[in-house]
Amino acid sequence: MRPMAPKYERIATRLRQMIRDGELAPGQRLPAETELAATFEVSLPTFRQAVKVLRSEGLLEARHGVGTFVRPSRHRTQRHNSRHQWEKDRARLPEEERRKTGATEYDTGLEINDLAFWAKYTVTAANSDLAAAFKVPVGTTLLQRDYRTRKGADAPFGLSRSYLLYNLVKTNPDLLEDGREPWPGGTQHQLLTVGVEVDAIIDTVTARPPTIEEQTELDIHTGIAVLVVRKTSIDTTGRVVEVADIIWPGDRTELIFETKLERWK
Amino acid sequence: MRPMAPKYERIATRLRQMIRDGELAPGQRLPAETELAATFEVSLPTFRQAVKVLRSEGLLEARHGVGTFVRPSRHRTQRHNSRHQWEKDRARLPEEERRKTGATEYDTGLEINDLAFWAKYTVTAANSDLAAAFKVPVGTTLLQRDYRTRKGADAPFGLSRSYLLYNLVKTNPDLLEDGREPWPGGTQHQLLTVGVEVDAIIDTVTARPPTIEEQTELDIHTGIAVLVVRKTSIDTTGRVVEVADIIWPGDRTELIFETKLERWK
DNA sequence: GAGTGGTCTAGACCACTGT
DNA sequence: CAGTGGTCTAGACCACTCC
Repeated sequence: MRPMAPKYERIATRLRQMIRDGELAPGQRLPAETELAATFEVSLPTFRQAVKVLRSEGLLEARHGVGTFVRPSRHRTQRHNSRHQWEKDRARLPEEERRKTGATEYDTGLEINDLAFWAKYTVTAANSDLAAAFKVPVGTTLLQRDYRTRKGADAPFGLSRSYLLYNLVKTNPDLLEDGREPWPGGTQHQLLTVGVEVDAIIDTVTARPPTIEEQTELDIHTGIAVLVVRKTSIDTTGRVVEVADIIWPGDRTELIFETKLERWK
Repeated sequence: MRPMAPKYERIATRLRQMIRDGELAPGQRLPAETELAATFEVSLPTFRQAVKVLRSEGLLEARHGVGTFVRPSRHRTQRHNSRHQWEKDRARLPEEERRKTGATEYDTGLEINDLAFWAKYTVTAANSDLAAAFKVPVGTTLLQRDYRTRKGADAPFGLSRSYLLYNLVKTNPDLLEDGREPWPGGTQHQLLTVGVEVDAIIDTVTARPPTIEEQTELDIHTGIAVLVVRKTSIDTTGRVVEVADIIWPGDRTELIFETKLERWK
């Protein structure tokens, strides 16, 4: 005979069903935990354990001092890989054109004036991971650039950390100052100023639970996953010219990759 | 003054540091919870709460009746989008060639005989989500195909559910029987038998916590995220010919997308 | 059978939010 | 201030794994 599922699982299953059937509507507040614990005839900690399960599945959201709510499905930011070509094309436009719009606006459809931007540059040495990504010796000098873009006081759309080869970009001193960000035309234009044409971009996607820092920065709760993208840019000579690690909140982001196939015959 | 972090957070922070510093090595077993609770001078439930935090971050793994272990970083299966072109090319090879290898071997490097395969076909009607994906009316008849591929008794690499337009594939009755799986040459060859050439594939990637079913099927523990890929295949006439939803364990999978850019001048 | 983690209880007190 | 969820305790019993 099959062993009985634990009480908190059974309660979670019932709540899950009520949410999926629309019996509990998105945004709706649940009765107080003490009350529901009594309804389901379990102790308060046991009922809270059931709630925890559904929170980690992203179905419920608890607000301290207010109540527990059915989580409305959230608006997703889309990021399409055609963006890479768009960024490349933009890099050769006249400055006034480049100044008009940035990559985040392209992703979100928001106006450039709605967005707050923050950038910080640091000089660092390649660890083994980055050395392998750039195919250079460990300890090679890199320019590390951290970015945050957010709408007003909202949490940022994603956390971005980009690396460039210091020896490559130092020929244009403007590229070493974070005060010049946001740079009209973005990284591809920055690379163009030192004679680099990007030929291909490789995005490597994984998912994992967020670290504590990422939870606070992105304003996500425990149990929501993050998408981790390592973007590697390769120039026309086959050299790796940029490596960027980008963290997106998994519940608010949709990455879209289109692959065109060669025609038959 | 900054409010004090809760006890379980402070313990989690200390354990996290010990793991990152290598003081607790990957794979190492921790002392019993009762013992550690005494060491940290907290009650057992409080200490267990700290352990729960680190489990949801993927740093610890508890085995019932055995102990709690530092989670070793796991081997990742890579899936490259060049696979789509490879699958298309394979569809036109002679049958003996097609029979030699499948898509999973391409991803994992394993031999076809190491792999167990399972497929199940069902006829269903399009819900609003699928109807939108196919750009057909709600209720349109679809062929739903579920797949599992695993190595021996291990958990499957991913869960895959694919949909085809029933009216499109019914002209070849072989395509309606799951007994014919694994089909040499895969979906692209199946589509070729009804005169379809796939022109582009769109992969949409998101991440979320796994459902209970996915946890048991993929043998992943609470707190490990899953990568959700919706793969949409479009033929040379612009029609959507296949929609597939694929679930990968986030800690064992790496999706790689290469985007070639047009050359300047 | 010994030792481990998993479930469950009863109850106290704290921290946060809105009125 | 009332009502909510968050933290913490002490202790009982169960389920699993391994010797």
